[in-house]
Amino acid sequence: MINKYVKNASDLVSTHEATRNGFLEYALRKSKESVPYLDKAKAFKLILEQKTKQPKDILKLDEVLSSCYEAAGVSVKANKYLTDSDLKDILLEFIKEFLEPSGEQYIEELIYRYLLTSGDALGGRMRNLVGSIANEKLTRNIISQLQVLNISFEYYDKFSKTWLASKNYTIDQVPDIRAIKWILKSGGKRQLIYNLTVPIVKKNIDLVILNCHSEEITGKAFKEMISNPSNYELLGELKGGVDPAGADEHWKTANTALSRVRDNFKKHDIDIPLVFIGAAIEISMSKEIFSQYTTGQITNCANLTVENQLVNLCYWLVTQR
Amino acid sequence: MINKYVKNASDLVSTHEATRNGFLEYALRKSKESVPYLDKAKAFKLILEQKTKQPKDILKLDEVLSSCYEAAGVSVKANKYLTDSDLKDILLEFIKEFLEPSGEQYIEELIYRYLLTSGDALGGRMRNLVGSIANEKLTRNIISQLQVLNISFEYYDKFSKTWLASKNYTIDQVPDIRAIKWILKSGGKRQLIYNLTVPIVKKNIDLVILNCHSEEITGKAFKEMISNPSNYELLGELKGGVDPAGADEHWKTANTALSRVRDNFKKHDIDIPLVFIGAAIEISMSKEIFSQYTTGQITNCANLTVENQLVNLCYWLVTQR
DNA sequence: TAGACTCGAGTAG
DNA sequence: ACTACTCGAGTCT
Repeated sequence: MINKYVKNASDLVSTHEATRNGFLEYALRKSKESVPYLDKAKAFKLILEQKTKQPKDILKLDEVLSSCYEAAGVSVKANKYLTDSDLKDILLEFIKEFLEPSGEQYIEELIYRYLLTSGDALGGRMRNLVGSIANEKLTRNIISQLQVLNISFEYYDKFSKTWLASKNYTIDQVPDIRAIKWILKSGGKRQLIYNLTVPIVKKNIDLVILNCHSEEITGKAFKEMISNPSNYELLGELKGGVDPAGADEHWKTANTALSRVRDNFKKHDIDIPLVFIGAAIEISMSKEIFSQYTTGQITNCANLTVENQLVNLCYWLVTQR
Repeated sequence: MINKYVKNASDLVSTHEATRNGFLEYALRKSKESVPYLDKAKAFKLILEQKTKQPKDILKLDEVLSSCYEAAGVSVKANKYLTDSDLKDILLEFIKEFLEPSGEQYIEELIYRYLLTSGDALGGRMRNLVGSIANEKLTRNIISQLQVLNISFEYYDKFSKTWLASKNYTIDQVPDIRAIKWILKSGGKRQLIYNLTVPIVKKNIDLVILNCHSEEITGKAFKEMISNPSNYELLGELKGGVDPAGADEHWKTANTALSRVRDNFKKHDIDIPLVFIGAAIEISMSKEIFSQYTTGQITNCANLTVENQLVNLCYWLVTQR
């Protein structure tokens, strides 16, 4: 019972207010993220107006053919699995079924359908963004702890692929931080890495803390380091989504992910400490999480939207042992 | 090793061809499902043209206010968590940030943004549809088995909420079938129900087979019947999605769901038979599934896109014991 | 009716 | 290249 703000299962449950805040922030952000999608649609429309006089003219527009596929309902993901011949057939069917019946309005029909597909794409992008924002929230809290405890640290910038000293840190760099390393008062080394593929489980783990440092976080030497289970201090799952309807769904996923880590480290006779941090926690799953916490299957847990729990967990992450 | 077409983990893996077929069917269906979303957008546009002269006029349009919220990026789901005041603020911000800067084009901007949100909604609808279609595929295969084996059955129509005799069955009723009941040659009763909330686990299970019949599948008597763990013959998870990228994600979910069933029946000293049926099975997860199959943690499994495996599993579902 | 189901739109290691 | 991560858009019980 390490986290003193998690005394009961119900402490973990997200409040309605937290959920509301999440959806509110989401809506505002989505409006902003829409802009490039709209710009693309408008540019696409202009090309269609200039270069086509009738639906079947789009078949000749090589430059915007992939946009036409999107209009026909093919996502970028689906596109990969279809052959050129499949795509051509879809497009022919699309022209015949939906564009030609629209008569003069075929460009409007095409653009409207393009926007439908774009909306789904935007939704996908937003989901990734929510995940990144959760990472960033955790990063800010961890760095705050390091600063408060006056522990100097280095952070790894994912673009320059270099470690920077804590004195260079500013809050606008948070999105680019892939890893953080520091040294405990006791002399122990710590290195936190996000979204690392852990060879022991052959899966990506949201949050990994190693008990050793490395200059690179790619390459052969690093690969060797992370292949040794005794170099791991802790692993964790972080779920930043706020939707209550997704809460149990994603906890089930996290639960299997954590089980895989536990089982695979156990093969090396290691009881690896695990944590779960989630923003959407409902009553029923809170009981399962708390039960795992009580029995030690997970070592710590927190609701990402409960300040005290998060701060306490970060303090512990930074200082443990 | 009940399913004679599942001899190795690799037998479970989905082929590229199956994935392609899935995405192809998906794209064609999506084009058709788009129509009502486009119609709504066009109707919305007409109202805006008739009743507004400038962006802030939309605030007075009570009839289409919820459509305006959607245009501002608020999904129906998000809407539920926001207060009227939140929504009003979002709309004001939306007008100021995105509609007013568009000048004369504010209606186009509004409709384009409405379509983006609609596209995400359509995506959600499509995901549900894929799930239903998988259910229907299973239903058709089960009924075919019953017919081939000359076992008379009754099927429960979810709208009329009544049981109909097998002689009334036609293939176009498949989408409305919630349950099927039949009697084994040995005299044993069987009743299959989809998406049943099982009191023993307090969760919905995709596929449930009981060893007893009931007149209703709601109400007190039925509730009592399904509260008795010894009335269960088998439970299963069915995953109809074809996307390889979602395969492991959804298997992790299914795995926790199956574990919950197993653990909760175990509390009543029952080793309940479990099955997993999935359309998107990748190599790594196929090994986990096959391993569970070998050790008896699951009793049967099949790839929904592999005809032999599915038929064999349905034969077994229909005739077991 | 609150709760938990459907699955793929993106992304990145 | 390949695998598996992000999470909420719907739906139904």
